[in-house]
Amino acid sequence: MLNKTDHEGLKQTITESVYQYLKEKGIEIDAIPAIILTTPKERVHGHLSTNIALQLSGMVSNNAREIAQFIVKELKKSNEEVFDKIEIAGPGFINFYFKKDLLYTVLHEITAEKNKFGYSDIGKGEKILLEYVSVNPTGPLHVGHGKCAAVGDSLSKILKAAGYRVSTEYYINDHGKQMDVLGQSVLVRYRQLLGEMLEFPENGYQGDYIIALAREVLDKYGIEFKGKDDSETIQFFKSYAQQRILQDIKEDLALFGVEFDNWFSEESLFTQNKVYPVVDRLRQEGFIYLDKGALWFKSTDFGDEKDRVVTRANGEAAYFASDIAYHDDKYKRGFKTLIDIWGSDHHGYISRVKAAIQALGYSRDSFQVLLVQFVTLVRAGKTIGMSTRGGQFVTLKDLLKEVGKDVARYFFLMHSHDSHTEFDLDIAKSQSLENPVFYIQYAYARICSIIKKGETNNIALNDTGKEQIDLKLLDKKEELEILKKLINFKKIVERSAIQRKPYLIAGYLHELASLFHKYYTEHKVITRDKKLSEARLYLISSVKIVLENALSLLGIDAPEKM
RNA sequence: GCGCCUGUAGCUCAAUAGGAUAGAGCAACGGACUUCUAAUCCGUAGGCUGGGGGUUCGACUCCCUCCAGGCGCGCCA
Repeated sequence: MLNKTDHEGLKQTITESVYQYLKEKGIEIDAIPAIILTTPKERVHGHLSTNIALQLSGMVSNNAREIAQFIVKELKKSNEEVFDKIEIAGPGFINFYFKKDLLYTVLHEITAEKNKFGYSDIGKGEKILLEYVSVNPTGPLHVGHGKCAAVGDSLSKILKAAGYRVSTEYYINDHGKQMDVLGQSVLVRYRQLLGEMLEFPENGYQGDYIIALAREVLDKYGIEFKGKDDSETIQFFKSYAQQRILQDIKEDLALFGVEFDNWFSEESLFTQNKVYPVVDRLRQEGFIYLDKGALWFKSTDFGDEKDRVVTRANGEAAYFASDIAYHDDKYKRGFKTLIDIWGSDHHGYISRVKAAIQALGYSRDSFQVLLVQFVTLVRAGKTIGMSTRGGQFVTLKDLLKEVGKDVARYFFLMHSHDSHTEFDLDIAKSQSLENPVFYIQYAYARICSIIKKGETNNIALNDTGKEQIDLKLLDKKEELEILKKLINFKKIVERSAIQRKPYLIAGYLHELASLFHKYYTEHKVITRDKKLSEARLYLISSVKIVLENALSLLGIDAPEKM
């Protein structure tokens, strides 16, 4: 029996009638396809639709409409009070039309669940480790990292809302050669500031932030390191630079509203001796061989295009080795699913990590990588260059200063993460028209304004007496559209969690805001008619809650006034 | 050369696990403020979904092939 706007009951009934059909026809198949209920684009196709009969007809080679007829007959037996109409359309779609009363119940649900409306438990408490950003602490975050941060942070919120137990983590690559290069770069800048004539190392980090760090050391420690270049001095500059840069990264992320549950140091894998045992284990299981003095992992056994070095001829562990150990460690901490968010330039790295994970005995599919495509900044119609090589890039901090957190987040989240983002600074800064963030926030502010007006006119919703509101007064076309959209929210959250697509929430927000703006123009909420005003207030209060919830899944504020 | 991603309206992007008539915003044109914020709304116009084959009841979506763009192919991290 269908209950409220939850579709699980309906799916169950459909499943049963499918079995009934197969039984009567004496057909046996391995498994019936999952029942999928979609919301049709066209209103004439009902509130909900399923293509199960079409799918089945392919499998059992019977006429789809005939199957649909059987299913509908079964469904009608038990769902009379729920549906106005169940009909078969086109080649064999089954379309459901809710009774209007049922549409209204979503308002009670929203009011009761408030900021938990849209939450579900499809994740069943499964433990997921979500790792993202993980930028090397050798320089500031730039705009592209901002996109990864926005996607990761939002995804973690969405997954939590869908009932997963999510931990977020930033992996600090503080082990390899690059840290020495960093220390050396700052040291040279420091000595140059003191007037020494020194060549800047060819592979050094050239950005202005390196000079700024050198100046900082000079301010704090004076000429203490003048002319010195011993291992102790390098060590100092290395750790100083690393700590400061990491601190800046944390600050930038905090400005962006992003916080991690855990900061995981690569170095700790070595100090806790976790790297070599994993390599040994793979070796014992025959996945490692020796060639030209180096140890190679046989990733080709698992579909990678070539084998990969884990231990170099000089005995040092390659980056890949610590990464294997790191991912092994994630599983050992009890996570069932690992999601890594990487810049798309790392895509060549996926198959070797998957290979290692498989070799270690974990399921290949339990490790998922989301590749985030590049961001292009556009100003006045022209692309802004972002080469890191010359140290010329727009930092996340600069972007936040220019357009603010909410706009930056929305722009990163409004499109699919695996399509290139074109970030138009002129649109982002514009306070009107084309800026979708303001469009959405404006809808929210308008609702707040109406509610306030209602209060001054002595029309307000109090917690008691909501049952007395005459919901049947909400019979306008625009109102029914909004109700259907509200009902959809839970499904959108689930889908965006399962498919790891935060941008679905962004799209939903825009649609809901649009429906509201339309409604606002067509109908007045606060009128002389008190009953009607109350009913409409109840509706827009629900819209307000859902806007709030959706915005919070994206990490965007909902301003009461604009 | 091999591999991954992308190609949809003039521009930026959608299209819910292969579903019904491919939709939004911007830009263009024409309308709507004595009204709860016009940062809004309504209308018009705009398409051989990069090209060509295939799979099936049905393809923007899957397969093959070609074209264009991005990225990657270290005993770097």
